[in-house]
Amino acid sequence: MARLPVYLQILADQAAAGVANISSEGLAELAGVNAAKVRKDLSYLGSYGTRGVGYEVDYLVYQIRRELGLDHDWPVVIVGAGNLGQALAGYGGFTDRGFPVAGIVDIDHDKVDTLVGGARVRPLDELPQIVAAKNVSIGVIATPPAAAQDAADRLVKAGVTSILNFAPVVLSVPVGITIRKVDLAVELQILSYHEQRRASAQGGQLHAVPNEPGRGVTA
Amino acid sequence: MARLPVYLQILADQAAAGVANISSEGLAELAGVNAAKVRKDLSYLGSYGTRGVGYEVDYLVYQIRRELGLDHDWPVVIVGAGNLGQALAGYGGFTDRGFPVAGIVDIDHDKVDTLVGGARVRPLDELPQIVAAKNVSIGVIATPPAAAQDAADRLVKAGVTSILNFAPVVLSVPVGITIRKVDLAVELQILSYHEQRRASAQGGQLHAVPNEPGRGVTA
DNA sequence: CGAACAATGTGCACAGATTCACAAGCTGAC
DNA sequence: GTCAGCTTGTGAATCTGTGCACATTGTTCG
Repeated sequence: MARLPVYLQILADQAAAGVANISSEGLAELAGVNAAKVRKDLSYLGSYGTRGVGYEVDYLVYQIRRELGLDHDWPVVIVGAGNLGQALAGYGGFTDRGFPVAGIVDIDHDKVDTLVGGARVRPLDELPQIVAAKNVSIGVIATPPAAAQDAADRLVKAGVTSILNFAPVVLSVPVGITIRKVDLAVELQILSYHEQRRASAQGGQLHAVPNEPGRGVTA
Repeated sequence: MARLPVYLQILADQAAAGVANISSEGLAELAGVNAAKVRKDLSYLGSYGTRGVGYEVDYLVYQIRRELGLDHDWPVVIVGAGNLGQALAGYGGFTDRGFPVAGIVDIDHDKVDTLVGGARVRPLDELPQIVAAKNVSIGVIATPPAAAQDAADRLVKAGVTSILNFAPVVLSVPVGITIRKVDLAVELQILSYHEQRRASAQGGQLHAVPNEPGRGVTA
């Protein structure tokens, strides 16, 4: 389930805040989802909570980490040292959460040997060596669209089995390779879709409904 | 539907390549989804294709753009000029696709007035003026987790109605505000989950199944 | 003009996810 | 020890989304 990381995030926060136990309802509230859903998700994990009390935060964190494979680090290699690649390499959030940057490569020789976020950019050709040396199984594609498929091919050939793709293209990879795509422009387009609907709804009805003052949690 | 932007992307590529008509099957192939799904999605749009021929690419692009509200630009304001904020501001993909950066603000006065991607960082206090002056309705949060809720509150107060949140926290906003969250670490955790399953599956069964050589499109 | 062909649009059935509601079980107080 | 109060875990109903199959309709060729 794609919600486990969200729970994990919240639980880690709670643990840091000194909370020892949490109920499914409390966790649901914080995650902005239904309480029954939380229980189903956690029961699927096999993790046992205690009836009448709730879940022990530390134990739950341990269980989710284990399930997600976060009991050890997963080095990642970044292909493309442009704006986005540099930001990702420099973004502390990766290393902090168990995904150290094993290396960053670029095809442009002008970028090679420049320093970004503590790592030195290596030439694209060295990708296989980096993957082999650091035992990398996750690759990140931060190249322009036109170069993304080639980057994917090279990553797969080098032995990477999971790819996070930031380029706005649909990649074709052998079966057995896991791909996730994050397209920033698509996210904005979805927002603009909502804005559009908002605008036409207001234009359509004469008596526009003002935003209610209530607060809701939106994940 | 969240698939429209993907179709749009592909259709724009096809249009640029000189393709005039496309069938639901062709589009489905390129998007890595089912053909019936494509037809359902497009029929929901009200867009009419021609039976026996397919869809006219240009017209479809126009229709989807219209539906998504992409017939005009949507200026965005970025809160947080750290690693990620700077990359986003400098990332050409935003402006190119109709989301020009109206401004970027940061609470840190040392960052104010520095140049990132052609824009000058403004102090956080000027957020309301920027939003009002450029008629911004979309905000992007690229702050550290602890500052994200404050950023959201300020954006809403300034009049922004849609927020793209890169901080790994669940934000609480008034109903009527649209939020989308992109958590890079969560994406990696989902990949590590698959890696974990892969590893335990291989360890579990003595005769590991090698990756099939076939190719599949994975979105 | 008519018939064969091609591709859309949609009714229907199915699968998966979500939510409700409740029985089962733990805790703590008297 | 028993009882009241919570909270989990899960069966059942529901809803959403997906995919198949086919009738419908436009095109093209003879």
